[in-house]
Amino acid sequence: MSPATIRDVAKRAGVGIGTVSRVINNHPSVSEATRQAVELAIAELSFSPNPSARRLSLGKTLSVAVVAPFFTRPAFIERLRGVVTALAETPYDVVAYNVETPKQRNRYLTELARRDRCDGLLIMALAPTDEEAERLLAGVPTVLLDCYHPCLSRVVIDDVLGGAMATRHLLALGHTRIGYVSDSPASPFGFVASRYRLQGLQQALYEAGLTLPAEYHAVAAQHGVPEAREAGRILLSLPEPPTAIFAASDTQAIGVIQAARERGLEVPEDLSVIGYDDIDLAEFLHLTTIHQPLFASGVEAVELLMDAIEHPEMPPREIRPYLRLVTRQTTAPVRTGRLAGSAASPVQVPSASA
Amino acid sequence: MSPATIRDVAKRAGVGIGTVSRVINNHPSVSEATRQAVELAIAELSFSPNPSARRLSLGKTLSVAVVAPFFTRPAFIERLRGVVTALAETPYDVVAYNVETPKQRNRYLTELARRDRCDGLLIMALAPTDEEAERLLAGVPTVLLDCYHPCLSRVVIDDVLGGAMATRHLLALGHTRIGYVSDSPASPFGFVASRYRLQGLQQALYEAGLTLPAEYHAVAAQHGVPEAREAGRILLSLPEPPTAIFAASDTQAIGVIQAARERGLEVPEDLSVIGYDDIDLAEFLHLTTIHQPLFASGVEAVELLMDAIEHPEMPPREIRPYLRLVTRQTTAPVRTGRLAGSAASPVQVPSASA
DNA sequence: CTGTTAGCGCATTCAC
DNA sequence: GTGAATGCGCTAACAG
Repeated sequence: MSPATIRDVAKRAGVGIGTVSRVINNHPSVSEATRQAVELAIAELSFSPNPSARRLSLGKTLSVAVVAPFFTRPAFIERLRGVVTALAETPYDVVAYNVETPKQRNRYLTELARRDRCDGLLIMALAPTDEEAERLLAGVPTVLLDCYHPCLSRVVIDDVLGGAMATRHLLALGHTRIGYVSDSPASPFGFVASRYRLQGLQQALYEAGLTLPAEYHAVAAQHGVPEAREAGRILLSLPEPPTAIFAASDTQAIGVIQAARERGLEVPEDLSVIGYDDIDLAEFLHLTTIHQPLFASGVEAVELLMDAIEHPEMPPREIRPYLRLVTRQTTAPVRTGRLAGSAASPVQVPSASA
Repeated sequence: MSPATIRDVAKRAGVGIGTVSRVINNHPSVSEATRQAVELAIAELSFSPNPSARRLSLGKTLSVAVVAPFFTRPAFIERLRGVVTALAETPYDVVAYNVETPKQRNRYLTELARRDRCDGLLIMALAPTDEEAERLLAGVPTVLLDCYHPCLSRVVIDDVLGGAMATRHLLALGHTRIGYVSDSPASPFGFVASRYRLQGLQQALYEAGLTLPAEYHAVAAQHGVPEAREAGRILLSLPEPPTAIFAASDTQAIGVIQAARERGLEVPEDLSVIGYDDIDLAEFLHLTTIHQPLFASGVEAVELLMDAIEHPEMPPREIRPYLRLVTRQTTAPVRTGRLAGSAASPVQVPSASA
């Protein structure tokens, strides 16, 4: 037995379908008496307007598309949580498009750029090309989260600043031999965060009269603990290894710490390590890191999007969430003649089993 | 400029709209010549059928709703990944409904039980009541993932068995004083896994001629590391504390390990700890646990759902993913006069900072 | 093979 | 205030 239609309700309430439509949409010009009659009929038939019909009639999809490589990094999940939570407060359905391959990325970024597919588009961690941005701009209100294009509204942190903040912390601790571990600056999806963080590192180094030797930048084959461990090994087996390592993400910092332990190095006594993101695990592992408001940035992206939907002609806006250095127990003053001053307890990270 | 419609294409190609519809839907009875003409027009206008109109006309929503408390536990995310990946292979959109409050739970479970809302419904970790199940059964093809109702198709592990497996492992190591840490058996969402796991524990104990003393079951106020740590403290401060603790989830096992370290107890030398789920973190922490195929179970749930959509009259089916004991380094033979035999290296979990 | 027509269920004009 | 008519864009059934 299929659901009741607006016509069934009209017949039962003894009114026209126009009237039923009016009470559904809280239109003011309906007498109290008929409104009650209609509402009774609605309740009796447990009627609920057919969303597909509404969408077609309204010319709106009542949904926003969220496209992202959701499951590649813990930080994405936390941002997504903010997005979904904020969207639940709106009348829009959340349609999720997970991208795991470049092909999917390209497909979604072009196919979803139409008003008849969604009322708004939220793109996470996938910077559009100029061509894509143009199509998006002409097609559907769009907000970028954790990525950047000058023509589109976005919520994106200042990764150059973050990289500099991490580096300055290490410099302040007296470190001058600072290494950098990151994934490839040329990822298939166009992730650029690690490149900007590197820029920040170099900038801070420059301000201190230092430079980053080429061999101090180890590129992991891919984002993940084991790959970062390998990169860490390379850095630590240098003739003159760094005394501190900045990892482009917390996940990679963990790999670096494992590499240190393999060589019998204590963190932070023998090696300082700083990460980036402040994922849940970071607190648990007492990892010094750059905190960014993940959940909140998802919420803000939704606010930007609602704005863009309501005022389609507004110029793009940018929100830059604040970054914060979180000093925990994986960084310490560089070891000189005597032992490091602060008595941070040794950090315990399980060594790799493989 | 709004997107082209089927009528625009028809005019441009010099055919009727019926013909255009036929080529769109790969209907066989179209001559090659006209097909090509139509396809040309489609390309020139970059036409794409309006999904809302299609849905209304077809009487299908072309989407499946996924309702779950997505972000409460790491294991859910991994299952979700399987669900989304499998759904990407189908013609259905994925509409996500996150539940964070009982009110949301109730609302979604009733509102989504209609054919005009979705073509299929996937419910994760939220066992429906009998009343809800009935409505679901009458309303829309539904599959349960990680929860149970006899009237609905489901993918659900045998938690009683899993609890027994964990317990038998500890028994085999010679432990007889076995504690249990879990969250409340009466969660607001109706999570029942920890209750079944407890049943399995009791059953295995019974088979060994033992019983679980009431004080050996510590209930955490809520699911999370700190709460489980508190529960662990209670167990370990007993006059005769357990020599092994079974935690209802890996997350909780971590809390227990922290509690042990606080008291200066070595894991596994002084205390064996076993978890449940085998989340990513478990391998990293060398946690002995009960593995369940999280990703695969999401995929299987989707297969069940596609089946249910295609064959609405089929009786409910059940898939029980296999469980597997993963022995790592947090369990060891019970300490007797001499030291434990196996030379597992001590497990290193950071102690709580707070 | 192909053009035309009749809905799909609702919102939104219009007249009344 | 309210009922009836028109159209949203498409699919499917029907004639030709």
